[in-house]
Amino acid sequence: MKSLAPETLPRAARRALVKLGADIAVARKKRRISTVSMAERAFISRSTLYKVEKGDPTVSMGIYATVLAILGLAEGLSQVADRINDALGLDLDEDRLPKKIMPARRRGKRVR
Amino acid sequence: MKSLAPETLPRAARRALVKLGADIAVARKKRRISTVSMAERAFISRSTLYKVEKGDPTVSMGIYATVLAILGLAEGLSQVADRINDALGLDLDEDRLPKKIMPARRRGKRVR
DNA sequence: ACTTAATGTCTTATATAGTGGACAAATCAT
DNA sequence: ATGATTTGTCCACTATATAAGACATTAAGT
Repeated sequence: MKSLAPETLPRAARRALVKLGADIAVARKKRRISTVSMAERAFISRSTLYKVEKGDPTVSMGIYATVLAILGLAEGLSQVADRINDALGLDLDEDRLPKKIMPARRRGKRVR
Repeated sequence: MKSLAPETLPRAARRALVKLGADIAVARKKRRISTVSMAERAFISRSTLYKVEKGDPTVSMGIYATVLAILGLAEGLSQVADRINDALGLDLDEDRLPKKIMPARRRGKRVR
């Protein structure tokens, strides 16, 4: 992630990541897996696992996903955006969604 | 992510990511946000957003989190590992969890 | 049917993520 | 209490992600 500007990361996102990292650490301990062992299984370094459990946003999604999968928590990942059918679900089914998002259509002739 | 070996990414993880990416794309369309607009809001390039919606594992978690937050789906992220309290929840509360995972304790004297 | 803008998809350059140490601090077993 | 082992944390190098741009394709509006 291009972390030149730290504030480009929304609060909600940062909070979610920190919690996720902490949860991962707890899940690992409950399964009695050491950091070294977990790092090996995920084919990553202990340093990176450390970052993951801290909720570091610069770590790749693939690594988070791998660690979660090892903990048997991959299912949760695929459900992250399942609540797309919220109040915005005005468009009944996704088949009728426009493939392209065109700019607000204006009246009259297009001037350029 | 160190993607030298593609198979280091567990199947479950890869499937979850592909679905997540697709869901993100749908959510974006439902909100009628163009890829350009979304990229701008997330302070990333369109190229990277493209990867995100493909479920590319090399993209940083921070970017995924940011996009999800923009879509109002950050909550889902923090709930990913909430089911830690599954069958393994033998250790009632996490306070009693060992801080360090020691190797299988053996009987008798430690020989080295 | 045309036009215009959006999206799919690569490629290349440069910013940065991931690793391999190293050391201190903390926890557990005895 | 002590010794062994794990974990916390930082740093510098190299592998790689991200941005920028280019081109083709496709959807939408008129």
